[in-house]
Amino acid sequence: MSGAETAGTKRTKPITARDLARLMGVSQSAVSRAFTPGSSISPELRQRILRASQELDYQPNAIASMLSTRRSNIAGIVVSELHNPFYPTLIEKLSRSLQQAGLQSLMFNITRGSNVEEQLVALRKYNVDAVVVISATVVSGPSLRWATEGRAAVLVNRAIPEGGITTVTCNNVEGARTIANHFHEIGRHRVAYIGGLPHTSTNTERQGAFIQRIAELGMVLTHSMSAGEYSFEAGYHGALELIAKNRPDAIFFANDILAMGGMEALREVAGLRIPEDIAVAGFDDISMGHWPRFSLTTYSQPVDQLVATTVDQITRQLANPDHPVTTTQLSGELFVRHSTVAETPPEKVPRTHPQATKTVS
Amino acid sequence: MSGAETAGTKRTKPITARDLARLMGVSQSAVSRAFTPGSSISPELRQRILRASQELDYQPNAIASMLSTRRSNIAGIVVSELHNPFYPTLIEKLSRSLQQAGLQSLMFNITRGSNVEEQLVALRKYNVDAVVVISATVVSGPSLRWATEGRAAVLVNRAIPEGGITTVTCNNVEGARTIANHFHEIGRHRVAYIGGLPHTSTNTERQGAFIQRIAELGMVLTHSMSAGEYSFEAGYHGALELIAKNRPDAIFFANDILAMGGMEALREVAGLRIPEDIAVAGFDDISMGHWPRFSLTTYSQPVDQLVATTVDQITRQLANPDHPVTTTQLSGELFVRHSTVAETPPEKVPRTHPQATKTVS
DNA sequence: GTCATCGTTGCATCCGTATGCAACGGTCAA
DNA sequence: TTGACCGTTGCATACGGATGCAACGATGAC
Repeated sequence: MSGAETAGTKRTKPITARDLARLMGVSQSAVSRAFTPGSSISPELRQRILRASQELDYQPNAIASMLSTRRSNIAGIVVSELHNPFYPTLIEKLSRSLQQAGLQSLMFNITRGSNVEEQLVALRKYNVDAVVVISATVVSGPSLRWATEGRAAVLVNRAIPEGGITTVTCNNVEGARTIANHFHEIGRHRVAYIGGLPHTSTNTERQGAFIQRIAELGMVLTHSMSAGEYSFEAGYHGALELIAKNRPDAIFFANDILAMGGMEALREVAGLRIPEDIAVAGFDDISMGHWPRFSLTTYSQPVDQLVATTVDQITRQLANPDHPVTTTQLSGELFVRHSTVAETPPEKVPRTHPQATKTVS
Repeated sequence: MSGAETAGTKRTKPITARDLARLMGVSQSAVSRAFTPGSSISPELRQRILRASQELDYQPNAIASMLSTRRSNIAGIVVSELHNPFYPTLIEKLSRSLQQAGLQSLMFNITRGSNVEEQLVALRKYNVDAVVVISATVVSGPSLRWATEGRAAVLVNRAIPEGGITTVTCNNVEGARTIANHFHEIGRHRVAYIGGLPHTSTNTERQGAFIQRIAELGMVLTHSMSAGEYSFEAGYHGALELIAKNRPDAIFFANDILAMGGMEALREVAGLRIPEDIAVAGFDDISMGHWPRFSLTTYSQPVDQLVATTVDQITRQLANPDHPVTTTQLSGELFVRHSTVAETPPEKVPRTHPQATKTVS
């Protein structure tokens, strides 16, 4: 590497619309209009200007347009649980989809190390047009209202009790009931539930629906507990704790990563065979669940639809300030694999996406 | 949920510095200065203004400051491989760290579905102050130069042949040699290499160094191949392909996720015992590698230091436009686990971070 | 030929903050 | 008492584009 190079920070001032206009002998407004679809300008002049822009490497300054139009074309994505593999996938698809809708994604990480308030303040300062919250955790309802006030906002995979914010989730109730039914169908009787973060809507909905359906089916709920968070380690220790108390013949974990941790503990520490001694099911259908070692029966989250609906809602809200608050629940699908049924054909890697159920309140 | 609510898009125009100034009977510049550390204003007036801002919920408009100062305080993070668990971790820490340095992260996803050129154009349009590229893939050198021209830029975990951009990587050569040494120490003789994306610096460096060290140690390289990408599935099929040709007694996978896929294939399909029949090592030290099932021997990436160095370089470049291009290589550490040594104490979950080696060219 | 109309262009101004410069009041030394 | 000097404040303008409005030329109808 040659020694004396310098980093590229010395910013050679970029060419502006005025510069271009002067060079071409037209007005600055003409340049602006050339870049604004549907504005009053002749095709010829527009072409001339666009061509010149190419040559002179001119690009409208997005910051300046933001100031003028009061539109940032930026969507803030509030995230907290990047360690759960479900989220990176979701975020990736979401940000791509937002991009196609003309919105760049500004990420706001809410983690133990970071200051929540500061993050929310930043959301407002940066004047994001839209906010997508993908965060099972700590943002309180009121803070959220304040941060999203006056802009498009969607809560994904989470609801807040206060309501008032558009929500897109998968159908946790249906999912949990489906798992319960499945346990019933494969002849299990004594079942348990292991949840993640206690006070989140995902957890309470799945837990409540599961327990209720278990009762309806006349099965025994040996235990229902919370592992504390959504992680492999939590699932691992949760399963050990559970198994120390009693021995169910099936466990429903609130999500896949918990289930995977649980499976390891059940096999390696408790010495149980899955599914012969104990059946295990999860929720999400993350790609790791397909791995041969786990081959995890699970209720899928329709990620593509979650994303599509979210972006759709954002778009509508941006187009129409009076767009009503909606609540969308999307159905997933049960994928039966080795962790509940031994004779499942191996190495099947399904990737379909089910149809939606939509409710507008 | 109550029916007729409307989404929060109707933007009530926020109060501006001028409004506040008028209300208080001071000048707009005073308000501006109250929010600018180190500017010429008396402590009393500043306090008065800050207090009033609180009450009236005034906040400086970041967009407008950007326009004035020509500083966006935004760092663009160019990402491509979110499916490799190593990256979410890295990104999370990076964005938090950048935040502490006063930079918000704007994410630019480069994936199969997205248009690279468009993304790079956006980097310039949004006037990001800094660019961090964490992408093993497809951005060509020249495009990168163009996109980062005139701003702070760092390439993380990747080098480009052309040079000219500050680079922060872990010491791939040292890591690969360390793995080779380890194989030698545990008495293996016939070893193989399985890489990920062929034409990336991480792959070529690890491969080259490994092969060379193997030769130096007088061991046999049975095979060296590329699995095509860095994924579980690629590792899985790569291992099968490899094992069909010949039977090494140790395999070095270019990263952990590949190694984990490989382990599954070796055990479940080939019926081999790990490490008795075949030892397996990876690279990165992702948390999944600690899982009992894998307990993967690996050379760690010093994530915290990668992040710290990256942010440090960014900061310096921003402070001094003539800051030279640097190349930093950070040492990781070998973690020996079950996948190479059976009698390793179980359930050890190490989380130390090694010291650095720094080279400035 | 005259005038209304339409499409196109430029002019002027605004978006909200930052900042150089001048003005102002007070302090202190001569 | 006067003048130099410093800290503080306001004024005016710049940042780069967007846009309402007026001006202008061309067209067509009467």
